[in-house]
Amino acid sequence: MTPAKRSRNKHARIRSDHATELAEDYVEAIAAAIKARGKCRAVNLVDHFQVSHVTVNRTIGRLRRDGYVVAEPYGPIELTDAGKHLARASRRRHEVVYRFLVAIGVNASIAAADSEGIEHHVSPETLAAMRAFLTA
Amino acid sequence: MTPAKRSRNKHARIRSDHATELAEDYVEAIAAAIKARGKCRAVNLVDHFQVSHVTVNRTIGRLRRDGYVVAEPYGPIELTDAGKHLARASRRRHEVVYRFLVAIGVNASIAAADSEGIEHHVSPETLAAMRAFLTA
DNA sequence: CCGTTTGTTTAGCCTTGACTACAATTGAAG
DNA sequence: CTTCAATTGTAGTCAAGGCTAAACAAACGG
Repeated sequence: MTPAKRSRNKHARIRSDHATELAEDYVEAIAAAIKARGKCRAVNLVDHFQVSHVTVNRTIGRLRRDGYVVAEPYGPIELTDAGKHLARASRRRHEVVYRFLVAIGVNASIAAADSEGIEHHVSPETLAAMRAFLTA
Repeated sequence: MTPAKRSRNKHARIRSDHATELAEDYVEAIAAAIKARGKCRAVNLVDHFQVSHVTVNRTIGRLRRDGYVVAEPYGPIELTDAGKHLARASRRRHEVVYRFLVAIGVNASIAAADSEGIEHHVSPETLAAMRAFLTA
């Protein structure tokens, strides 16, 4: 089958992938900041994502609304159990994609950049194929 | 922040990838419809992307504004030279990603779905690595 | 040639994710 | 203990990409 031939829900899946990918990137970055510095402040995310502090603030608000983070006003940002779970899953998938790209000969810094975008669109089946390739 | 500085940051690159990926998907689909039926009507894109006809109409308006398509009111949708060029580049990249996923053992229908999301985040370097893998 | 069906456009609304400008809070230095 | 710089929060704006409802155009079947 050619890529041009599409199933019914394919594009709908991509749209829903987009809706969750920012959340995944954020919880992953929050978990990394907590691991590195003991806690995560909004300013760390401003540096990481290179967006304004207002954008970070509003995004954190959505994550709080959706049950991924807990944060008191002017306080540090913490992850709920759901947030920790999502962060862990996202980080693992991210690492597989990164190591896979390196394994097929992509330069490390390019692999780091591409894996950021690719990881959110990799199905469990494709991730399994990448894992199999790495362990072969 | 300057656009030049932005483009050096990987998250900024992902955001700009998102801005162009709908355009790429649309011109690719328009080119496919023209090849298959001789012309492309809005209703073909409604079927293809599974969105409302209004969304298609507004997206086509953006593509027209950005110089990718030409369309008379109530007439068929045609591609400009820029649109044809983008469609061709997008289709080629899409095919490489699709065939690459199949080559590493991903089921054809899953590869078709995943390649839709992945293709927009694959840098020229990573695409070259996929091509090299396919010809090896 | 008239009406119905099919296809397209317009009007208006929503959420996300971005921004600037300004207000408020915190914490650290003096 | 007060002031000041850094940080965080609030108000208001914008474009993209979704939606429904309803008007408008074109193409047929009778």
